Formats: sequence, C-alpha cells, structure tokens
Amino acid sequence: MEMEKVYNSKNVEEKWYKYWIENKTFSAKPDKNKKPFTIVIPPPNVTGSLHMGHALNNTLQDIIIRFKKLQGFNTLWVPGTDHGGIATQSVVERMLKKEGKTKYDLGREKFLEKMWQWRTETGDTILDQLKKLGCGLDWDRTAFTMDEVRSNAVKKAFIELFDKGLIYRGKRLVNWCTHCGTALSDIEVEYEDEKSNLWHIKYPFKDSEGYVIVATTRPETMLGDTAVAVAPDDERYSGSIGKIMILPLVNKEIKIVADYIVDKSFGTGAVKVTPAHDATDNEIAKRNNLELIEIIDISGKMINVPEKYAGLSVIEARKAVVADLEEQGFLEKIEDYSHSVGRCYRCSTTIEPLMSEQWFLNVSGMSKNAVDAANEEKTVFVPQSWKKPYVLWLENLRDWCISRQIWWGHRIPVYYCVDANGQRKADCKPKAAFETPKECVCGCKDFVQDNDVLDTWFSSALWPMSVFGWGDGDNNEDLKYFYPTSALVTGHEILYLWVARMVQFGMEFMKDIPYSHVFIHGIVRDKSGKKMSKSLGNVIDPLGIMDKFGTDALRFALTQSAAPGRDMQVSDESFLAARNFSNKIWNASRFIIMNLEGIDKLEDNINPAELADEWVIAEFTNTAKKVTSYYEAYDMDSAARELYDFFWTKYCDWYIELSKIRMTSTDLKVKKQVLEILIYILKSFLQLISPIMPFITAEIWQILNGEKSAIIAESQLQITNDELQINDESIKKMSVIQDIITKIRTIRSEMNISPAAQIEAFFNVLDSANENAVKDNESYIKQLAKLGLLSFGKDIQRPKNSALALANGFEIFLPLDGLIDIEKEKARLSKEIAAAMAEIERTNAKLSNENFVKRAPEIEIEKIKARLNEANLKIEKINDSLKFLG
RNA sequence: GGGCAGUUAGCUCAGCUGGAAGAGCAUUUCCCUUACAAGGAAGGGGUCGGGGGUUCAAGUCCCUCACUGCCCACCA
Repeated sequence: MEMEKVYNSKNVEEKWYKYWIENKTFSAKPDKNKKPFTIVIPPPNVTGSLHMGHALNNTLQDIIIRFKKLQGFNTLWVPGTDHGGIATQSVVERMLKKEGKTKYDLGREKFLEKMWQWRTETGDTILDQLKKLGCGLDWDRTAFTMDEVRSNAVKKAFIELFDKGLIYRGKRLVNWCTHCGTALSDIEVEYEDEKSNLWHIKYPFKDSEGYVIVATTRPETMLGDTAVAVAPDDERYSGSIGKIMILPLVNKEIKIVADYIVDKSFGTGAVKVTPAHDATDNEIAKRNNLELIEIIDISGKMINVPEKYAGLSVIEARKAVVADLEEQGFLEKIEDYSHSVGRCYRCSTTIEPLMSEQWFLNVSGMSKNAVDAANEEKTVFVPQSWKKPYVLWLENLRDWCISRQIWWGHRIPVYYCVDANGQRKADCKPKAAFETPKECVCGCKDFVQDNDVLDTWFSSALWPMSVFGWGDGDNNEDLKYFYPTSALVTGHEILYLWVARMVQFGMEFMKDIPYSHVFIHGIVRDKSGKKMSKSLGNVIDPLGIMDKFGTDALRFALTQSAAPGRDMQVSDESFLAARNFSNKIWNASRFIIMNLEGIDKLEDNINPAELADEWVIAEFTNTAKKVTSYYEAYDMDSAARELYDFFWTKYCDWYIELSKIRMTSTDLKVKKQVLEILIYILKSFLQLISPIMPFITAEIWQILNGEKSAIIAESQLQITNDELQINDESIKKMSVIQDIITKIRTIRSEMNISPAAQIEAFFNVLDSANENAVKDNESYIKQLAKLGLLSFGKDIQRPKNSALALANGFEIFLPLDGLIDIEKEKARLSKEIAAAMAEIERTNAKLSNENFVKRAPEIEIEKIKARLNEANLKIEKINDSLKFLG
C-alpha cells in the first residue's frame, strides 16, 4: 500500500463521510440487548451556516457518540433543524424588501409559501456542512421543528397545557419589538449599557406652592404618568403622600403614593410612575390601584397624549417633551447617565414595554419539578457550577409569554366561534384543538383560528421528545427506548432559552428528565478574546479551516481547548499545530506500514521482548486508562492533550526511534515481534483518538487492517483497563536511559559535534544500582546518542580533553580531543557547578530546619538528602574533570 | 446590586487530593539522520495578579484587594 508522504485530508475526508452516510454507520434502532446512549442535536436554525460555535458544539457531541460506540453502546445522535421563528422570517422579509415588497403585499398564505420555498431550497445547508465535519448522525431520523410529526407534538403539548388551564390569554405588560412587530419573552431581551441622560423634572403640587423633582431616563413617558412614588419611610416626603400634583404638559392630576420598591437614596427619592410602559411602574400601579394609560402603540408611536405629541415616534416625543419642559420651566437639570437598555435579541431594536393581549404559560409547577430534578442530581451539570444559576433562574421565573405576532411558526391551535359577520363571539370559550372544530356547543359551525404563532422555543422545548415521535400517534417504541437521552451538549448562551425549558416540558409531559447530563462548553473567541462576529470582522470560518488544514485538525484544535464551561480562544496557529499532529500520525503509520513489506503474517497478541517494549506498553496503558476516564467525564480537552503527548513524545520520539534497531535486523522474527507491538499500540491509539479525529484514523485503520471492511467506527475498543500489565519498573529503568541519552545529546549539541560523528563514550560506574539496566540496553544509547563505541568500567581513566556528563550513578566521559572547545566545556561545567551549589544551599536549608526534619514524612526527607548527595558528588566530579581540561 | 469564572514563559493555555514550575506557538543553535523540515536534537525565557494567613512545605488550601470576562436583577 502506497501512502503519500504528506497526509492529504481532502481525498480521505470525502471518501469517508460518504461511506458513513451510504452505509448508515451511525443509524440505530431500539435493541433490548444493548444499552442505548443517546444525544439529540441542538437543532441549528435553518438560516444557519456552520460557524465555529457549531463546529465546536457538534465536534464535542460527535466525540461522545463515537467513543460510546467504541465502548459498545447502542449509540444514537439525532439530527435536525429549527424553523427559527423571527430570525428566519426576517431573512425572507429582507429578501422581499430587495424586491420592494413587504410580507403584507403577499398576505399570510403567499408569504408562508415563500418561507417554505426558501426553507426547502437552502434550509439544509448546515446539515450538509455537519456531514463534512464528520458528524456521526443518524440521517434517516433528520427532524425539523415544523415538519408534520413535530407540529403534532406542538399541538398536543399546547392542547394539554391549555386544557389544564396552564395556558391563558391576558393583557399584560410585555416586551415589544417595534421592528419585528411582536412580543418577546423576558429572556429574549438583551440588556446593554448605554450612555444617556437623567432628566430631572419638576412636578408641581396642586394645592400648595412647591414641587417634587423626579429623575427619569425616559422623559417622554411622563405623558402617561399616573402617579409619583416615594419610599414609605422617606422623611422628605412623609407629609406629601396622598397629595395631588399637576402633571406638566398634560395638566392632569396625579397623586403621590408610597411604595417599598422606591430607593430613597437614588436621585431625589421620587419616581414618576408610568404603569403602561415600565415593568416596575406596572407593579407599583397594581399595588396602589393606579390608572393605566397606554401612550405608545405597537409601532412605537405616541397615542393618547396631547395633540402636539400624538403620532410622534418615541425619540421625537422625547425631544419635544424635553424642549417643552425646559421652556415652561419644569426642567430642573440634565445629568449624564449610563444605564442598561433592553434590546431585541434578533434585531437589536430597543424594546418597548407595553400592554398587549398575549398567550402566557404558567410555568410554576414545571419549574418546581425541574428544580427538584436538578437538586436530586437527576440532571447533572458538567461543569457543576452551572447548576446554581440554573436553579436560581427557574425559581424566579415569571410566566412565559408564548405568543408571537409573526407568521412563520406554529400557529396557535386555538379556535374561536364567529358570527355571520366573521366576528368572534364573546360568549363562547375559545377551544384548543388539532383541527378546526366541526361544531361549537353554542351550535355555531364557523370558526377562525388565532392569528398568533408560538415562540420558536416552544417547539424546541419539546425536541428531545418530539424527535422520537411524541404526540404522533401510538408509535412510541423509539421514545420508550431512547428517552430520556443521555447527554445534552450546548453552550451556556441557551441554558435558559432552551435547556431549562426542555427539562420543564420533559417533567410535564414525560414525567421524566429529557437527559441525565448537561455538558456546557464555552464560547469560541478570537485570538484576542473577543467574541466572533461578522461586524467585528474576526470570524474564522470553519469551512475554510477544514479546507486549509483538514477537518481532523479543526476538530482536534477545538477539542484541545474546550475545557468544560470555559470560553476558548482559537487562531490559525492552533489549527496549524493540529494539522502538524495529523501529519505526524500519518507518517508514523506510514513508517510502520512501509516496514510491513515482505512480512507475511503478524500475530494479534504481543510479546514484549525487551525494556522498550515493556516501557511503551506501560506508558500506553496508563494513557489509555486516563483517556478513557477523561472521555467518560466529558473532559475531552484532557483526553486530546494526553493522546497528543503520548503519541508524539513517547511513541514517536522514543519508541519508534528505538524500534529502528530491530527493524533492520536480518532475523525476521525479531522484526515481526517489534512490529506487532508497534501495530498493537498504534491501533489502540487510533481507536482512542478516532472520536476526535475520525477521518485520518478511519483511513489508516483500513490500510493497517488490509481490508476494505475494516471500519474503525464500528470496532470495539481493544484496550480494556485490565488487559495489559503495567511494569512500573520499566518506566523507571527507561527514564535512567533516557536521561543518559539526553545528557550526551546536550553535550554534542553544545559542543557542536556533527550528528554524523560517531563518537566514543566511557561509562565510569560510581553506583552500581543502574549498572545492569544500562549495560543491558547500551544499544539504545548507541542508537539515539549516536555513539560508535561504548565501554564500561569501575576505574576508568579520564581521557584527555573529554566532556563530562553525570547521570544516574555514572560518570560519562566523551573524549573529544580535537573536536572540543576547551573554553566552552569549562563554561558549561562552571554553570553546572553553580546550579549544584544552589541546590546544596536549598537542600541544606531544608535539612537544617528542625521542623522539617521532625514533621515531614520520611520519604520526603530521604529525597532531599539524596538531592544533596547528588549535588555534592556533582561538584566533586566536575572539579576533577576541570583539572583534566586544557 | 448579586452571582460565577479567570489572572502561571512574549502569545494561547495545562498543572488532580499541597512536597524541586509544564506543553504548543514564537525565539536561539545545530541537522534535509532512508516515517515525518508540516520534521529531529539541544538551549534561552516564569519571584505562578498584589497583600495577608494556615503548614515543616503553597501555583495548589483559607482570607482580602485589584483587574478582566460572563450571567442575573424592579440601575427611576
């Protein structure tokens, strides 16, 4: 098998992702004999194109799925997309705008046709990109939040909640986006600090001289004020409570009320109350029975105000009101002030709180159940630190505004009887139903459906159930087997928007949590720690990275820096490093495969014959154990680092290099024996890293196994924790030899000895503890330190002009007469003496500390003593050596 | 205002239950040694944010301050 010298990701990737799809490698069916491990994808919006956040999120899910599959679980990862409500509708609206049209020009029906057409044409882009990313999803199960099955789930959920009385309609203060033309839920509002002013306005008393000064960030809303509120215990106003004031510009009588929520230390301690356009004021109004005047309509224009201001936008009204207040002497002062302003999470338009008729869901019961599930550890958070904010959020939740005044989405399945003129009949109750009702109890047969659609997150909240057919007839074998799912993998930005609500709905409808583990990863940031955004121009496109460095490199780089719950910074360098790693894997494999030429058959079992074999097996076993437990703890970043470190610094740098001695052996048995170990470990390594790097491992696995049917994703982990015996002794012995080799190399490097020069070395044995281990493996030292001759002795005479290395009970002389720079060697040795002196000082300080000797464990004291002895010996020997130089 | 993270080499980050500071990138020197120059070997570089404390011993535990980031809140 010919392998290219450089790993060519493109050919390999195309071949394999097609293979996985065509062969349905990742499809799963209920199987009572196997344990399921299930994940449902956080469905990306149909507007989506793969960005780094998706790449990270889906890579992590894929790692979990692929690893569990290697462990023998019946794994299932369900793909799908979300219709994305407002976000998607506005994409199509923008397209219409380019043609100079609005959705109203088309009308609801035609507009929705357009939406569906768009969704059919481009809505699956992101799923294709996930295929390129290598995601092991069961594509036959691809779901869409607005397909028939999911729509039925939504209807069923709505009707159940409606019939339980949990869904109700009411006119309340809601967050209104004037741009999107719809109400939003509380969490769909994002707050951002904004520089503004604090206007201080005088409200004069009606029956006496004087006035009260109120401070406000929204002077225009004074037109809708119905009171001024002060703190009940504010002495400045204790005599004024109940007094009547004249509202400037409007000339309306309003009174002063007392309310606990007013902070007397803020501003003047007096607050203007606009019950119809401020949440706090609305609360005050409820407590004090205040009148409610709506002065801003859903288009953001002023209404119910003096003629002069009617029809103005909020901004215009603000200017006019401030100007008039100033002119009429009501403006005390204007201060600079910075405060947070609510904005629409989709279009960033400033949110207008206003009164509106909406559908609400009472969530108190399901919230409590969700909190209990978290407290009983039925839902486990990784990292655990997310549990607290999650629980806190659920505990303070207000009813969820679930209706939206847009067209794209699940139309609310509520029907109203209408009279002959098409007017809703006031005396008939609205009905929630799957289909338009045939007949009402009142006898009428004409119905209209509610115009609103549901919050897109309503259907998302049903996702872990609806993907398995919940609400779609009796076909729920999948639901029984796969629900609750095993893990949910997501970023923290949708913890409340989505995660919490799935738990609420799961508890409500299934009486069980939707998933047992919530793995929360961080956000991908750019090199300087900024969030990636199109406006900042710092977006790194994962498709570009896949193209340039390979998908495995992208995945590895992301995984390596994905510590649970922490944001990560990525840059081209990190992908480059990962690309180099994939090339390293490729070439190490290539080396082994090249050496298989002429070898007919290898055994599956391995027979360690010498130190390096035992050592590499011990090291690998340790690595495999660690990696397994890392994966199981969702610690994928540690798994990635551990595998990288083992493979590069242990397997390649040491073991492969040492294997070359036997690789050139004329005895085929010797060569076979080392190849068996090399392959055994390589294959196990490939399995362990295949969840992170599925493409390159699939390719090498197939080549190594020499047959087309060898599919790594379908293999079972060959390393189990007890299979291989760890010989700790081999690690100790090996480290002695590695240390000797490194020291000789250092001398060669510092003395500029050509790598080609086969120099001699004399090992004077000072301490026989390691003598045999080193003698037995002198071929290692010769090979890796490039020595021509190596001799041992007890009283070896120091050759003239030789360099000195002290290591593990040996005094090593490298006769370098003619090659050595005497001054350089003297300088090098002096430096070592200085280091040894410092060591003596440190260790002596410890040993002369009575408390240390008295309280530290014996083993620590012995260690320090040994270090002191070594330092002393070092100085003695180096001094000896210095005498022989020059 | 409350909460949660983070602060370790020039940059990005590891360092588990406390016992001599690590990796990658960058940098310096040498090397195209027949797996890999997308590579190999060796080196330089850190008083682990400041200050206290516990301990024989603290990057690691406790307190406190500072800064950065994020989340939550009825910041008029």
